[in-house]
Amino acid sequence: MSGTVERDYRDTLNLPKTTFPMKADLPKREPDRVAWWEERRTYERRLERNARSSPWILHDGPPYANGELHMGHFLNMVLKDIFVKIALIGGRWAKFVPGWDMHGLPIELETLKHLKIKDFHDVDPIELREKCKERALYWLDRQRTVRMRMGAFGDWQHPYRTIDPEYEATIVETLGELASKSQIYKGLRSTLWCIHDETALAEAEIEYKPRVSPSVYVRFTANDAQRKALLNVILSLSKDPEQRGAAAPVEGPSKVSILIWTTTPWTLPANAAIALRADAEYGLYDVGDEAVIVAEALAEKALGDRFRDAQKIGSAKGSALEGLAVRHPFMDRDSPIVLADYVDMETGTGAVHTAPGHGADDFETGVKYNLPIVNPVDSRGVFTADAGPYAGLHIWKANPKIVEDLRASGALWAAFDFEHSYPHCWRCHNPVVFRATAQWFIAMDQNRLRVRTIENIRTVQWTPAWGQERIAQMLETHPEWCISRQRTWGTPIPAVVCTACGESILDPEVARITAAKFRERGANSWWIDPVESFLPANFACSKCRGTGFEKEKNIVDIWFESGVTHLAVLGKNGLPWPSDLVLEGGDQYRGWFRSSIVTATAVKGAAPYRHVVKNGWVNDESGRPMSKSLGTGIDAQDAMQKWGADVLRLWAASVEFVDDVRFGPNVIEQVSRVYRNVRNRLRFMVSNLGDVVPGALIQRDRMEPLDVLACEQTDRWVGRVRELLRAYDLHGAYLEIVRFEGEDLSSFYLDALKDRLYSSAADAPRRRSAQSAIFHILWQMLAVIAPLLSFTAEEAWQALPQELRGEHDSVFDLTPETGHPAGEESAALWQLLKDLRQQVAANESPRDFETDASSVVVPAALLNDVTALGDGLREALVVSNVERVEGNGEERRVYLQPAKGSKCQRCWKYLQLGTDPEHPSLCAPCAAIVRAL
RNA sequence: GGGCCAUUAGCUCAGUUGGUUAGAGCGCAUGCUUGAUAAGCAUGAGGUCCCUGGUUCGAGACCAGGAUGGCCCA
Repeated sequence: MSGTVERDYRDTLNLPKTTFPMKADLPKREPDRVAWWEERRTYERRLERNARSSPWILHDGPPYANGELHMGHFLNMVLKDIFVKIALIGGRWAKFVPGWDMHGLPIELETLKHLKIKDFHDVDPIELREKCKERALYWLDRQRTVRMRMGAFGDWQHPYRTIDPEYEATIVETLGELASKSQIYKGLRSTLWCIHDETALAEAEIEYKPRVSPSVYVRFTANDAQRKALLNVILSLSKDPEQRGAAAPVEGPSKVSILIWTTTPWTLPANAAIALRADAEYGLYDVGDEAVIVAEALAEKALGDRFRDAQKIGSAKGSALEGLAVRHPFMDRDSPIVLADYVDMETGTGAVHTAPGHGADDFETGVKYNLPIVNPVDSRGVFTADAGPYAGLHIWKANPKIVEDLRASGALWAAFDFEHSYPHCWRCHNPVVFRATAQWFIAMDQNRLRVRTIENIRTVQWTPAWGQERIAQMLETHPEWCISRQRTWGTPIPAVVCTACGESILDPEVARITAAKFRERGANSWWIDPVESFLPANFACSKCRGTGFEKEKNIVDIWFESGVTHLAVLGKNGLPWPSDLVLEGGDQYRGWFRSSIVTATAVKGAAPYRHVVKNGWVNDESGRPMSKSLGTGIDAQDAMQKWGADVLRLWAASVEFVDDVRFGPNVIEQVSRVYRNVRNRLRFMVSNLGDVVPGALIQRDRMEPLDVLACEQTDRWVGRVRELLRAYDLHGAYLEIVRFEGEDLSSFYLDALKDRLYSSAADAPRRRSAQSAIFHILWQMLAVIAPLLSFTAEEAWQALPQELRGEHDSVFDLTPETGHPAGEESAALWQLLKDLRQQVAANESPRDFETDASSVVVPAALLNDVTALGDGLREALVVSNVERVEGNGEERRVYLQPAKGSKCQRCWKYLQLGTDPEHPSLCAPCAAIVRAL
């Protein structure tokens, strides 16, 4: 070639060309796309198109309209959106109605703080409610903007809101319906109570935190008669079981006490009994000047320093002591000995101070033994006159005082500080107490509600599977559901009180009238309108026939409000009941998953959802929970501003969302790289379709064999991914997507296609075949990834020529095609080609066509298929020549010819050059193409 | 204190019913390419499968106990 002038043939090639930028610039571009989808009503139009197919409904568990959305919200909300879009793009009528939980204490507290009001009793309830509403609407609007920014589709202009008159009416109607089924009652119960917020709380509103409490061992000393009775049992039993009940022994200690242990000295004024364990052994220990009774298993721990010198002089089972009594250390009454199976032998003395007014277990015991339910603490935590010497004191201030008094009177055995986990109000974070008060409850065991709910759990599919056990446990082992709250920002419980006899009545008819009024005027009417306007004609007290009533001032627990979303939203406006899917964080087993299925079972007798999927917690990069107070929380809006929604959406798929997941800059940096890979591969496909018009597309049956093969693998892959997604295995789908576009497309098929795409004549059938295959693959791939990478998929689709997009205005107008998925043979051939290509690339230069002589082996079984590929084999191996040598036996060798020719300056293959004197540095085909230009 | 979950390469994760030398992607190192170029291709290094016992011819997988982290409950 010496002497010939090198000519640059670059501009005679069909090199990729596109407006689709390599750099994503997501934070900048995504907001415009959100607006674009809104303007074009992309979601609504696809819904309309799908209207004739069956609905698929993901029912939104309402986030609380208070505060900014964090990455935990982001994960949950994006997952919801992904599954909605999968159904939508799969042709289902996947209407998503977002909702918000807008009543409740957190908003009320925030509003009071905002208004600088210390005591909510000082403000007019209607005024406070108006301010709360403003606050809740502000947060709804803010959160809605962020949810839309995530790229999520939904009926954003018509969300359901628990403050809507219609919704409030549903709540009250449901209460009425439950009342008509005797499923609600008012009762005196020991309830978790927040003395700071002055309201009862449900279990779901409690968080456990460490707290230091005074740990005290207190003597409950027997009087003379009591002492004799105790000694009679303990000493005679220990000497001779036969002689139980014989005459009192002459000898014995002069002072006998039962030691109790408590970490809440302030509950001592309410003590009504001492509980022992029936089957535990209790010893009488002589410590010199007195004797004390404690469980033998705990004696060493409980007696402390004095255990060494103590002498056990008798013992008895707890059951033998039932019915005996000792004196209360400072109240003028006895404390009888009772039995309870919750008495444990791990801590304390085995003798449990029992105050029925201040504990759930204690309350049960109180009812069982008919003990007085003493509740000497008011709603603010101040002792009432019933507390004797402590009346007027706040319980936390009373604690040290009671300890001092016990010490002074000699009743105190020991006292020290004790750190333990203690229930706190989840909103104000103050420690809570148990108080026996009259509250409204859902009767879980009335009409077998608990059992029926558990039965309904089995009709639901749970992901992960153990979720079923989890929620069943939640229902089995938990007490009645307290649904009344003594606050202002909520939906009233439409109960009335008879002024004559004080009876509280929750009447179904009153509820119906109230619901109608709420529907028309909202729940404020409960505070405004006279009681008569809520009563049916001739309404009389069911107990005393009185006709004078007052409205009760309780509102309903927000868990009850959100527990009826399925009644307020589903079964109307074309939405079926039950929903196909609900998807929330694992904390909702005790929350919304539970409240929903309880109300659904009570009202409809069935589960409100078909499938429950739980998502994990979002922790930081070291696996610690993100927390606002520690400053490790990350705001969803900030994260999108920084990394873009699509990268974060890809993150949601890159982690196993069912488990707890990690999030942070390093994790995102890694996902970003995967994102760039995906983006570039889409870009490559788009950039090679710039000159294609629909008429130039080639049907599959007329494509090159290699292209047919690629289309078949793609269709098979689409089927695989959709199967994974049907099982909500998003992470599995992610791995499959990344694997396919890397292993099958980028490093194999697309790489092999470059020669044909670049160096053929622009309109050569072989090139059009490649482009047609790419268009098919791109279509399928976009239809698969649009639910996940919504912004990027749309961007890629819009970068295609308008004629190619045709009527499919948006990527969300696509549907993955069933196509003609590869059968086993096709898949085997494809795999063989990939293997051969890898061998060639590994042994020879990884690029170009300059292969030296070597050979690869084709199994005889596939030889015909390989033959049928024609030039496709050479293309797949990215070499200049192949020569098939029919050998013998099971395996046939395909020899790769030595690069005999020279490098063609246009197509870079090693071929015979110079057949065209005008283009001496070109091979014959290239020369012909250049001539024709 | 109880229940449940997790623990495999620096990171995110695969590892069917126990069965060769434990895999992928990203990152890292090296090479190729400069016609996907802030891209593409190839090669390589990198592991006490949380620990300790047990069952078994054989354990990352099964059993028991423990550790660490998480969620829920008391």
